[in-house]
Amino acid sequence: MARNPTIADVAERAGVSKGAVSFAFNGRPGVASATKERILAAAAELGYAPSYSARSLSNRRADAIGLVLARPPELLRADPFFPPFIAGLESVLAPTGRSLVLRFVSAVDEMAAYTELSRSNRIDGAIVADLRVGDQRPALLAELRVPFVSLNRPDTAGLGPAVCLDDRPGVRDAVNRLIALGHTRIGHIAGPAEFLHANSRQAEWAGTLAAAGLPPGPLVETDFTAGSGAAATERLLALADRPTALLYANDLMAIAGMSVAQRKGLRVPEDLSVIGFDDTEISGYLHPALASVRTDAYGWGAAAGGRLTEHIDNQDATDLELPAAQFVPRGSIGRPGGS
Amino acid sequence: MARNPTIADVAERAGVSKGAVSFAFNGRPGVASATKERILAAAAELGYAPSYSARSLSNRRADAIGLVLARPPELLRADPFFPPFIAGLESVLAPTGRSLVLRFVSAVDEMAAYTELSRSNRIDGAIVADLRVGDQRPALLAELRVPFVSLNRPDTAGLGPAVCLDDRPGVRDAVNRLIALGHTRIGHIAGPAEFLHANSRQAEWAGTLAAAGLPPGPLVETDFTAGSGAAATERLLALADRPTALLYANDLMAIAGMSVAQRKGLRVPEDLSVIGFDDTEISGYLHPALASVRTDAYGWGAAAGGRLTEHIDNQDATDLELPAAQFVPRGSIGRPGGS
DNA sequence: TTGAAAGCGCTACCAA
DNA sequence: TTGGTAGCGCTTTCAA
Repeated sequence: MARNPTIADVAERAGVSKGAVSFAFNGRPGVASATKERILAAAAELGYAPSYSARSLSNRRADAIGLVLARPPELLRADPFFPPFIAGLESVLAPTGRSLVLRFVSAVDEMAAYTELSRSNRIDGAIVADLRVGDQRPALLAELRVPFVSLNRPDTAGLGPAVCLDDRPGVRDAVNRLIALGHTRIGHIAGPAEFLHANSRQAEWAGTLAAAGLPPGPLVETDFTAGSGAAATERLLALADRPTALLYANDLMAIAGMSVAQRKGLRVPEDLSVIGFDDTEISGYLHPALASVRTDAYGWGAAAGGRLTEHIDNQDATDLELPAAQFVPRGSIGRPGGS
Repeated sequence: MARNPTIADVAERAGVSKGAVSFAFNGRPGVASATKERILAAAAELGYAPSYSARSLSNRRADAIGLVLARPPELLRADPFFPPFIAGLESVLAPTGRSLVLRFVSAVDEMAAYTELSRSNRIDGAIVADLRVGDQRPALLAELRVPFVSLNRPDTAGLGPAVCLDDRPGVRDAVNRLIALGHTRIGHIAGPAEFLHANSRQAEWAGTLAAAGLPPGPLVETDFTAGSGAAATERLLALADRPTALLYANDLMAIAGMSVAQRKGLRVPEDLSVIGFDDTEISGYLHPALASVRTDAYGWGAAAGGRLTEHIDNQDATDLELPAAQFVPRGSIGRPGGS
């Protein structure tokens, strides 16, 4: 494999020193503009780009950030959050020459993965997503001295800036809309209680019911998969006093639940109103269209990437608050009984 | 930031030379096993891991592979292929210490992104996905001397190994099943003609109809989005002699199409049979459940990652053929007229 | 404004 | 089997 040209080749061709080439490429003062042009021209002719590893060895900067995901593959298959989140991240990283180091691991290997990435100097910052109750990752990263941002605030000490997108207003509006339509038995198909985001949605559902003076509806905890959403729906629809509306912790389960109801001969929304969460691409195209709660995953990714690079560069570690999640009403909700 | 321990720290603590530590960490012969243990113990105590950039500068290996995706964010939001594909890739890369460098770009910047990754020595191999008609990427990567694998074979010269998953048997079985059920007007909602995979599905649909002596059904080309699938469906259902069955190039459009039909008062499958492609997680949980064609994206990712690392390490550049895509029959298909 | 040279932490070669 | 050492390609300091 013919070696790529090095800084020395460019320097020779332009008739300057290696230092000058380096300065030219990093936009630093001390190079006459004519010289700089000559250098850049020589580099272009040679097809030169600075070697990433040499630069980061010298720099002590990896120009990369880490994201470790502990999701089982079957959830990944249908996950509407991470692809646009990662695309948003990349949209701010790539222009600055940074890249994202992704790791998919099982939950038990999560801490080890962050540790390994840090010790091998592979990343100079990290993103903590899917916060759990009592999450140890913020403390670990602080100990490793890896700057990080978390998606929303951990329930443990805030050791790094949080980039927050409040999902509660969307959930509250959703539940209130159901209440306004006349529903009094509003169930919730929740995500795993270990996750803060699943907890937050559940708490907001319960709180909104309580604020309206309604009894808490039935609740089932799931693992976020379509199958568990379908099973949970079966269970709630078999109750003697079955709910007339169901709020799901994601669209995947909501879609599965809607089908379960339809298969039982129930009409949506006349016999059962359904609301999801995520506002997946497909939701608006279902029959009936699925009401949902929308979070801007792409924007969240871009914001997290931006705040993280600022944190790395300037130590700016203040939290960032994004526009809250929004309820998107659609045909899957209506008055109980369809009146 | 307190610097991570270096190889010199470990050597000093273990009372050996840096060379010995390096050998111990790379599992190379020439280190007595007692010495090796002492070295590894010292490293563990110090929390040492080899510096990635120093190693790859010395090695001339990036220990990373590149994947450049030219997908618009709105397609990424609902894409059922790349998340599991990437997870499959990582599953074989991570254990060998390699990582994946992802880039999301617009189609015009695709070549530039590969060039930049190669010139900066950031990757030692690449993956070419979403092959297009007359794709220039294989030639570019060959010129850059970057080993690569393509997903399926390009229509241009085969300059690198292809990891192939034939989608035709799945499509053929799907169409033949419709024919066996008595359908004679079978339409196709195709993906963009620039993509080889979209072409392949379309050609197989047409070929299977022809082989059965049936006239080609109506065809609409889309951009793979739910919206375009819905619009295409509207168009075909408005035809005087409307098709009784529709084969879609992905599940996203198939789901949207199914809803369009239902909204028009058509019953699925009695009035319209529907088949998708991808076998998304949600498809089996719809009402009716969506028949589809399944490709193992996770397995494809793992195979592509495996073949690419072999190609990088051993120059093994032979093609790899994976199990073909499989038709998954479900409730969305039936006899025309519902008899 | 420019050039020379000393690292960055590792690998790999050569002697011992 | 071990230790010493010369790079890898870049950044950055210091002299000129």
